Amino acid sequence: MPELPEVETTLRGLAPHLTGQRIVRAIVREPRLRWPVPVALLRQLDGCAVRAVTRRGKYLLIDCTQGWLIIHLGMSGSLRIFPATTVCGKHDHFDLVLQSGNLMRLTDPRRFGAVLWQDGDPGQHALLAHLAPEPLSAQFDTDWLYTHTRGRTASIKSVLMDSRSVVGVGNIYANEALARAGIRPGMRAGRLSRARCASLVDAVKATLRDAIEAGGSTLRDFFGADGAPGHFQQQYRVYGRAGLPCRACGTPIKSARLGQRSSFYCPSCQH
DNA sequence: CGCCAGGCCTGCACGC
DNA sequence: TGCGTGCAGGCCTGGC
Repeated sequence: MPELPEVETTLRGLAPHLTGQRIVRAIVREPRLRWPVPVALLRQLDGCAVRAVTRRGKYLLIDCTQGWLIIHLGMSGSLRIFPATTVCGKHDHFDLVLQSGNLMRLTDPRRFGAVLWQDGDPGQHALLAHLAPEPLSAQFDTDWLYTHTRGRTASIKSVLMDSRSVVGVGNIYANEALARAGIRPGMRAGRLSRARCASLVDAVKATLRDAIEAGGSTLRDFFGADGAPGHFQQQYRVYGRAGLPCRACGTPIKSARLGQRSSFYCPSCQH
């Protein structure tokens, strides 16, 4: 589910409820997520104040004064705010009970998500230390992508989805950004001209901005922190549209497997 | 029943 | 020898 726009939507929904709040208690019901939840370490959350909520790639970072809570939503995770009395369901693995009378709840059927703890700078965590620039930052620009792709024989789509190239771009938004830039997913990254790198950088930024604006994509189980679904899926150019007409030229959208992932493109608009 | 799904880490075989 | 690369497997549940 969650790529950068969904994580950003979650962040924006959570921040007003968390910032400045005191944590009454952290409850771990199921520690078996992508990595074991460090239950003992999380006890120090009790009584902590949340100073800020930020994001790095698809990781949500909660500054809890004593340290940082790092949360990843995996494929099927979502974080929502509920009244503290809300009954919990089968896949509700983690709660932060807040002094406001609310709680922040992690629900994740597939359990590919993660709840981690980091003393000090979360950027030093092994999972975050080698991440590429943020796609919406000035560091992700034509120079970066052009330099980064020289000599690469891998497909541009797999490069876009590699967090050492740029963070936050998963299968949906890689397909969508390539469609927007008129580039085929299977194009060898090293063969992209500087001009095409420039348009791809623009396309990645524009796609992510539009998706954030739409509250992300809700295919099945993504909901923002307030429970509202996203609606960016209504604007998809290619993702999940195999056989349907290209919105620009009417040619049927093609699908192909690339690096174990479904890829979609317009054979007429993308080269 | 088998296959598919928005993530991402690890490890392997291959070719240059 | 070493690297980049693609691929398989693993972690899971649920929907079609």
